[in-house]
Order: sequence, then structure tokens, then C-alpha cells
Amino acid sequence: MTEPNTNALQQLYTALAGIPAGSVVTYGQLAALAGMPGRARWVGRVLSQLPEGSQLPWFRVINAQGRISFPPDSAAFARQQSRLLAEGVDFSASGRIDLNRFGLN
DNA sequence: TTCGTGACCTAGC
DNA sequence: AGCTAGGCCACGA
Repeated sequence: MTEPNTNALQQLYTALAGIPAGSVVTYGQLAALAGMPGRARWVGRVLSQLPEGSQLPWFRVINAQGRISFPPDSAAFARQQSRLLAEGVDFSASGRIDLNRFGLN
């Protein structure tokens, strides 16, 4: 029979694909959207294993602190940040994003 | 099976 | 703002 995880994975992909350009979500929010609250870690693991050619907007996922979950000096960080900047996502001087603009606005 | 690690989160200090 | 601790879960050694 179909494992519950497979379905959750589909929900995760669907939820992620539904994130509009110019906005972001946290790993925890995405987990909740996928029907698995508290499984932020699972989301992170899934994204880490995502193929490079994926159409999914993985770059619109950031951590609960409003920061990109990559070392600031890494190529991955620069890659994600430039993608977000291209969509008009604002970064503060300290490299953070105002989550209030999305989650609570 | 226990341990360490990881694109995490929240609470407390 | 930084650190610690607990929670969560999957994986490899």
C-alpha cells in the first residue's frame, strides 16, 4: 500500500510549488503545509536531496530566523540569495529577511 | 543498537 | 545577540 511518507512528500512538493514569487516560507511552515507540523528537519533533508534541475522554488525556503540556511561564505548561499533578490525579496543589512512581511502580514 | 550529524524550531537565560 | 537544552527524524558508521 502507499506509504504515508510518499503522500507527504507530494504535499510538500505541491506546497512548495505554490509559494508565490517574491515571498518566502520557513522550513517549519512548509512542514506544516505538507501536513507534518514539527518536521522542519525532514523538509531540510528533502530539499538537500533535491536534484539540481528541479523546477521547485527551493530558494524560497529559509529558516525561522529569516536567514538562509547556508554558510554566508558558501556558493550555495550566494546562489539562493541572488535568486531571492531577483524576485524582489528584501534583505536587511545583517542579511536577514522580515518574516513579518509574509507570515503575519 | 548506539552515536554523531544535519538546508530545523522553540524556549530560556 | 549569543549559547544551551530539548524536541524532532533520517542516515551512515
